Formats: sequence, C-alpha cells, structure tokens
Amino acid sequence: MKKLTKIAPIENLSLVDKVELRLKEYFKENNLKIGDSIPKELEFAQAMGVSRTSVREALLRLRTIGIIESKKHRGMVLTQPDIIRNFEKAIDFNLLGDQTLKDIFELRLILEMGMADLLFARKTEQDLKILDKIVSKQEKEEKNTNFFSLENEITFHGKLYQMSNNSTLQRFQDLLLPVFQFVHDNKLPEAKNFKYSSGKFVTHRDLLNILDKGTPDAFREAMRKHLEPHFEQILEA
Amino acid sequence: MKKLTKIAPIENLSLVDKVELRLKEYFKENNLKIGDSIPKELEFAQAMGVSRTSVREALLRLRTIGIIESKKHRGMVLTQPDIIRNFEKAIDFNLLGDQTLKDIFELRLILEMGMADLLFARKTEQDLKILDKIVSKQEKEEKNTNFFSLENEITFHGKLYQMSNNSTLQRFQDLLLPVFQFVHDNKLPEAKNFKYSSGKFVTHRDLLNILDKGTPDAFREAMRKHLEPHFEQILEA
DNA sequence: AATATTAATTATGTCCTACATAATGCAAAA
DNA sequence: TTTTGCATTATGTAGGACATAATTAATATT
Repeated sequence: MKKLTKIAPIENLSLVDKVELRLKEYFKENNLKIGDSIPKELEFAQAMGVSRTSVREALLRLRTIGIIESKKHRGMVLTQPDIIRNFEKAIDFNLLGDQTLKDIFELRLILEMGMADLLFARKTEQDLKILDKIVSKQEKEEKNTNFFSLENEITFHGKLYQMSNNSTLQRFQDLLLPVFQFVHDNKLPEAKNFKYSSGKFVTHRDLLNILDKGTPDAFREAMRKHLEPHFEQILEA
Repeated sequence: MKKLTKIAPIENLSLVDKVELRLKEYFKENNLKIGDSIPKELEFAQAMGVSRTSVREALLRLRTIGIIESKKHRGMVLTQPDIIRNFEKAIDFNLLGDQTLKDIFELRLILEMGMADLLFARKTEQDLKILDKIVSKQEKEEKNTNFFSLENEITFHGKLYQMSNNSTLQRFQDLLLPVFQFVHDNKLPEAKNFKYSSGKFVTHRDLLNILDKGTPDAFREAMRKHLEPHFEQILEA
C-alpha cells in the first residue's frame, strides 16, 4: 500500500483528549502546585467553549490517576498522585498477562538483591529485635528442615522492605507480594515441595546475623544463595 | 468522644463507586479475560437500574487505567492494563513531592544493584559489542578524567536495563530516568562537579569487562563502587 | 456577647434526552 | 468481483435539570 505523501494526517484527538491537554498546559502555565485550588468545572467549560460534560470527562481522568481531588461546594485541588494505586487496581481485576506476571516476579527478586545498602544504613536495634522474633518463631515451626515456606518468606522479607524506610518501595512491595504469591502458587508447580539443590543453605537466621554484624557485600552474597530456588526457575526459562 | 455502639456506620460510597464495584464483580463472576467483549454502556445501565452517565463515569475510570478499551460501533473489550502509563502522567504533570522523588531516586539505585544475575543470564555477544561501542565513545570524550557525567551514565545503564529482557523493568526505567535526572539536576546541587572521594574508581569499562568475563558477585561489588556518589548522598540524609 | 439553629448558597454528583460521529455490515450497482 | 451508498450501531458530546453534601450567612436563643 503506497502512502499518500502529499496528504497530511488528520488529527484525531477526541475532544476530551484536547481538554486534558489544555488542562495540563493550564497547570504548567500557572505554576500550580500540590494543594492549589483550580477553577470550577463550569469555569473551565465556559473558558474552553465546550460543554461541562467534556470537561468532566477530562477531569475524571485526572481524578482517577489521583492528580486532582474534588469536594462538593469547595471545588478541586491538585494532589500528589498515588503512583501505586492504579497498579493495585490492575492486580485487583486479575488482568495481568503471563509475561507481565513473570516480569514482576523478576522485579521482586531484583529489589531483594538490591536493597542491602539501605538496610545497613537504616537498620535500628528495634528492627533487629523484631526480625529476631520473626526468625525464632519460624525456626520453631520448621525444625531443621530445608523446605521452602512462602509464608515465612513473605513475613521475613516484608520486614526488610519496611526497614528500607522508602515508602514507595514499601507500597510497591505490598503489591508485588500478591503477584509473587500468585505466580508461585499457580505458575511454578514444582515450587511447593522445593528443596535446595546446591550450595550452602542460607537461612533467615544467617541473613539476620549478617545484617546485624556483617557487611552489605556479604549480605548480597547470602541473599543470592537464599533466593536460589527462584533464580533457578527464572534463569532457565 | 464515646462511640455510639448501636448505630451502624452510614455507607458513603458514591453511586459511581458502587457501579465500579459491580463491574469488577461482573468481570470476575463471568471469568472474563483480556480480549473479551463486555456489554454495552446502555446494557449495563439498564441492568443496574442507573443512568448511562453513571455507568460511563465508572467505565471511564477503568478506561483511564487501561483495563478496558472502547471502540465506536464495536463496544468495549478488556485489555491488559499498562501499569506504567499513569506513572508517566504523574511525572508529566510535575506533581511528585520531594519525598516521593527521593524514594524513586533510591529505587533506581536498588534496581541497578539488583539486576546482575539477569544481566549475566541474558547477555548476548551483540549486547556486549554495543556496550563496548558506548564505552569507547565515552572514553574518547572523557580522556582520563574522574568527572561524573550523567548523560554517559544514562546511556550506559539504559543499555543494561535493555539487556535484562524484562519489559516491565525497561518501561519502568524509562520513567525513572527523568526523575533521576530531575533530582540530580535540581536537588543535589553538588553533584555536577562531583569527583570520587574514596575507594577505587570503577569505570564503565571495568563494569563491562566484568560483565563479559566475571561473575555476578564481582559485578555487584563493582557496581556498588561505581554508584558510590549517589549512595553517599542518600545514605547521609 | 456568645452560641445554636436555620436558611441560603455553592459546586460537585447524578440523571435525562438529544444529537454527533466513527465504524461496521449489508445491499445494490458497475 | 469490486466499489459505492445507505442503514445501523455504540461510543462521544452537548445541554439542561435536579440531587446532594458542604460551606457560609443570617437569625434566634441564651
């Protein structure tokens, strides 16, 4: 099919798309910040020469993302978008495809491998005590076994995320966990009775001891061994 | 203030919130998957006994997130949500607060520290050649200097993300980069003329050599040194 | 004068009806 | 068989009306 080189493409933005772009320009031109009030729906509609319905639909997009918040009688203000919220909804609707699930599973592993320096910089005595409690409880339940328990993993590692003192990371992990668990339960059928196949077995106790008295490098080495079952599965794919 | 224990809380979900919940239930009850068609706006409105406008607002939320896609004359289908898209918009509107920006800056570092195993598992000869070109070009420009260049960082590390073969991570990085750059340019005033303060200087060439012939552990150690300027800044805060 | 109550106003939330528009399907003509 | 024209379809847009929660102002009570 030969392209028509003399005919320019027709702009096919919908009216609501255009309104949204105009809103963005308006916010930038006026240097609006989080917390600032913005004009009313009717004011925007009149200024743009469109119906309130179209303005409403554009604003509704921004509301969904979290860029604005609206109150009856008061109007609307700019808010900091919650960058995790819509990720939550995607998961809630069970609409992530296999490839994305796999990506997220890997992303979780990458984060676990990458957070050592933050943990060492930000650990407190209180944190270590709580971790000790978690590990002691897990040791009682497991009794010298190498079986992999996802629930214990989630408890221990969840605490590590908390210790990072990075709230975005924590919120992100709250979402990664269900995905991780879903993939683990449904897509990796051999995982449930998994035993460590090679190398030294690194327990949560080992990790905690290093976190208490070791170095970030040593922690990374140990974490890699600890996560070996998962790495084995994804790196062979 | 003593709670009234005999009075049940008033449900204050808006009508559109309720419609959204019903839609979610409907999708789950009918086991709908990506690509499946869903009923028309009017059909939903009639079935739920609400106006088309309220259904439209609920559907518009889902459309914004990417859960559904609508076509004139054809109706709507379920799609895999693009989990990165709304993150893009948050950045586009310049509405992230300082704390979130800092979190994202750290998140980037964590990802860099964590991706070694994927790189080693998925590197190709082609990848290494391209990296060699990138590094050679950078070496020509720099000529035995320890100055930190953000642009070179972005080029080199961007290629690493690509090599991970994890599309979510790549898309995520496309977003992290502008934030990283913004924070670097605007929030870390000392960064522009930064020199390495301690330890052995690890270049992109060093990293590439290890990636070619070394181990993931060695790569992690080297990467940590390479990223020392950034880590210094966040870990002292 | 201070406080409580009521009324008025405000701006978003919801509803309804009508029409516009892009897209598909079908029938007729070439 | 291919092209054109028309009818139908379902989302997109418009405009008006009313509902509702929340704020402000006015009035009544103490």
